[in-house]
Amino acid sequence: MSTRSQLLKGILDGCVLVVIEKETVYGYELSKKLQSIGLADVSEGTIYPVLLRLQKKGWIYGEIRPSEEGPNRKYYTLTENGKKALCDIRREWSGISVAVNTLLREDENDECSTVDSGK
Amino acid sequence: MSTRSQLLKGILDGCVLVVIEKETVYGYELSKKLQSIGLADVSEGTIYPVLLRLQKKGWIYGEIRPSEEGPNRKYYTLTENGKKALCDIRREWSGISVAVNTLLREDENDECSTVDSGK
DNA sequence: GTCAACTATATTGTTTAACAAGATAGTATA
DNA sequence: TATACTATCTTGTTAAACAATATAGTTGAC
Repeated sequence: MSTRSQLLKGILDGCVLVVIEKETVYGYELSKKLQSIGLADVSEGTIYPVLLRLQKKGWIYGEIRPSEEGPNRKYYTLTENGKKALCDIRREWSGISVAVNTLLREDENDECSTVDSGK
Repeated sequence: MSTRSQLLKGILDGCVLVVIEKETVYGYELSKKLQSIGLADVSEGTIYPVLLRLQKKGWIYGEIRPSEEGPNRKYYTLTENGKKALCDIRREWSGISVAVNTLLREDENDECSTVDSGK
């Protein structure tokens, strides 16, 4: 499993909430969107459990609407509680993000130059 | 469980490696250090499993030294592989950090003003 | 008409990580 | 001898990411 997958943990919920805050989206669309934003491997197996979890928490709610070009879609919208939760997550993230960036960036050792295509 | 705990996932390893890179430390000390830096609840139950895991991966190695004021301490040092791993983590982190910050910061809605001491 | 490809949602099972709780033990001091 | 602090380690619980798979509607090729 990639390191990225682990790094994602806990941030994914926030990312999903943000996207839904901006516009009502359905799961499949959301998955593609997050991928294009830079959260690489956020596929269906990841996104649907997240959506169900957030719904169970009462942070979003789903609404099934027919599509003219495929199976029904389930569009999600942020609830009031969801907005509050997103605020909390933003705050938590910014705290941790600052702390970690400060730590990781202290470039006493700048010898990371060994960028050898390795994957 | 706190949101913070989930946000931490996957970043902790990097933080631990960075601290060890800068100086040889022992677990108990490391735990206090991370707490003071802003990673709040990184207690012994968290730090020792992390250290064992990193050692198993060959990224750090431990060396027991007696202490004059308490039980023996196990000091950890970064290995060459550990340095490489840290570089990778730095790179991964900066990628995700940028993506998430961009997402979360688009302050169309600045209504997070409800900062009501809530914990 | 049926087959493949794409869209779309959902579930099951595996793996990994954080961390509370508690066991163990050395030192210090009251 | 009791308790407080330092220090390490382990066990068990919980949550999350995600691969794999199942299901089903639509479309177009043949």
